[in-house]
Amino acid sequence: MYLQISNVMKIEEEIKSTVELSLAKKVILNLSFTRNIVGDKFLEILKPYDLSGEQYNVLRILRGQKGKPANMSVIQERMISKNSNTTRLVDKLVLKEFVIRKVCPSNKRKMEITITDKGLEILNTLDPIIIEHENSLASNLTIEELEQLNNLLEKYRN
Amino acid sequence: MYLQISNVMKIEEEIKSTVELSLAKKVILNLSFTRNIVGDKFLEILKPYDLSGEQYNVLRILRGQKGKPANMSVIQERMISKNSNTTRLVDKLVLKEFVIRKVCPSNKRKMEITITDKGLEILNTLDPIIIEHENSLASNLTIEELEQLNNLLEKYRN
DNA sequence: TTATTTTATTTGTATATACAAGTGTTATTA
DNA sequence: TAATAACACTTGTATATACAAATAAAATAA
Repeated sequence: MYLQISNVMKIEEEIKSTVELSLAKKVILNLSFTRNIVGDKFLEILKPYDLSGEQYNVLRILRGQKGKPANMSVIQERMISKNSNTTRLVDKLVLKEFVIRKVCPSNKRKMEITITDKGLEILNTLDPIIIEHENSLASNLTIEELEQLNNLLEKYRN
Repeated sequence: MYLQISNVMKIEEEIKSTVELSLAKKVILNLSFTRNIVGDKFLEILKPYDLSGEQYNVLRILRGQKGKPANMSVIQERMISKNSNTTRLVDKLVLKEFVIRKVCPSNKRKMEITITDKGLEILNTLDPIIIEHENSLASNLTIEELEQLNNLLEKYRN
């Protein structure tokens, strides 16, 4: 049996805080800091494929439509960051030929966005790499802890 | 005794996911989504004071120096987002007269950044509002749950 | 039917972020 | 001591984000 010395770095060390932090503050700092670590790694993965994080997410949303087109407001409400500019984000995806955009015939105000085969292809290429990234982080916790973390995050923000 | 019906919204509902998500994926989505909720509210608080989130953080770092100036690399390493452009961020704070910046006499490569009284003042004004925001979110969890959340986030990212 | 309101999306503009390249200063070494 | 490397920070440039205003179509009301 070994004496396990924890090498987990506390948030105060990470940001080299010189002042005492309240529990409430620590949660927010931990949340932001952890998200940044995860997000930076994610961006690194996407970089060679010339996709931003939200572009990738939009492609994933469109794949989830299983062939059905999605309009701009549907994409918007399913995005993780609600503030990004969906029009310009989709512009980029159109330029890269990962999606097509056409005016909805039954309601000309709406746009119909559909993922192309090229878009599906890049997602297929990325799938195993992203899953590996997700699982590698998840492997730091047990199944129970992952569930607990999800529950705590959900409860916290509500 | 009441039957408590949970009104906590799961991440799948929040992003209206149409596909089954792995536990590992859910954690990442929950993390990003929760951070965005918290961050958006935080920005809303700062908005009337014409401060961005990282500008506020830099002021907080400088206050933590207790009068001692901090150079750019010290600020950088204590920031939550390591990628922002510290020079331009400090530029803004100098313009607003919340900090002063001067060349370090003993090493002309370095800059000495010090918070001004005006900077300390705005932090004092913001303190109770920020604490209220932090505590209001924290109140969704018990002390034990907050500690658990911190531990899980720390363990997860390491 | 025309006017008004609502809905869906786009555009403009200012600021922020990402990241590579550049500048000036100090430290090292041949 | 001159050349080179390392350090600390700044600048350039492209892209992303925030948010208000504009546009165009559809729904509703007068």
